[in-house]
Amino acid sequence: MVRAPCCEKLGLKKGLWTHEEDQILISYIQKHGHTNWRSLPKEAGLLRCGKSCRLRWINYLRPGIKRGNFTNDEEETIIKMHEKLGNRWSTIAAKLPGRTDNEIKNVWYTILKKRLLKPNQPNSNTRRVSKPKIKRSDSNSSTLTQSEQDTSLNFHEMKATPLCTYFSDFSSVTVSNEGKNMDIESFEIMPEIDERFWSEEAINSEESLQENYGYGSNFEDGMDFWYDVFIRAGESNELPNIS
DNA sequence: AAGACATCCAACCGCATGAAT
DNA sequence: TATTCATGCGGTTGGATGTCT
Repeated sequence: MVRAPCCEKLGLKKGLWTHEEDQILISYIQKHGHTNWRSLPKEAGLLRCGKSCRLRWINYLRPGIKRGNFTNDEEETIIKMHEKLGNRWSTIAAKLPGRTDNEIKNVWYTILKKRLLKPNQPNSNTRRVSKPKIKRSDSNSSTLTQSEQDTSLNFHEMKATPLCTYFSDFSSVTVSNEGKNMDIESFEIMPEIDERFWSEEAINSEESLQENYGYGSNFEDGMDFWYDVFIRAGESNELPNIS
């Protein structure tokens, strides 16, 4: 028996996902769900294999994904669970809402394992700070000026991540300017994102999004809106005036 | 300033497993 | 029961970016 390849090799794209591809995948799944990953890319018009689409959705695009550094608690949980379970990343990920097995695996190999080998190694909260990566393939990122990039590291980290992630990140992100941080949660204009945001009803109802969250009539509008908010907040270090 | 090296992480690959036929 | 298919998981890699010299 010859197993069928998981995807057609010819003509399919590999490598990093572009913002446009993310948009296509997100909007397709919002409309049709993901009952069949194999047929999804064809139906959505993506030159990717189903496996690649699934991975992108699971690890970066699906609602509720957390980005950014792991907290001490999260790191401790990973260490403890790894002691018990070994490399069962998906099981460990299940204990850390919003974190993916892939991310946990990366964190383990890049930080925690080293720290366990060298107990005096600082934890992730004090590890060296580097500028977040801005994907060259992300056309939106490339339009940022240097001053915009310097204005808010955390914002640009979000900028380098997909649309859906922006929204889930907003609940925890800080905007920094000249060493001062403003926790976005302190913005009164920032509606708290809860499970209603990601419910089928909400996703299928633009009115619901507008009514409950003020995100405009669609996700694009919403992203543009919050993009402006962050840029203005970063520049002025004050609460933005939302009209 | 530039090249070499190190680090990080997104994405790929192959295999295992369970469901469907 | 055998075969095929779809999905999930863990290991690995490629390349972008940061740091060092």
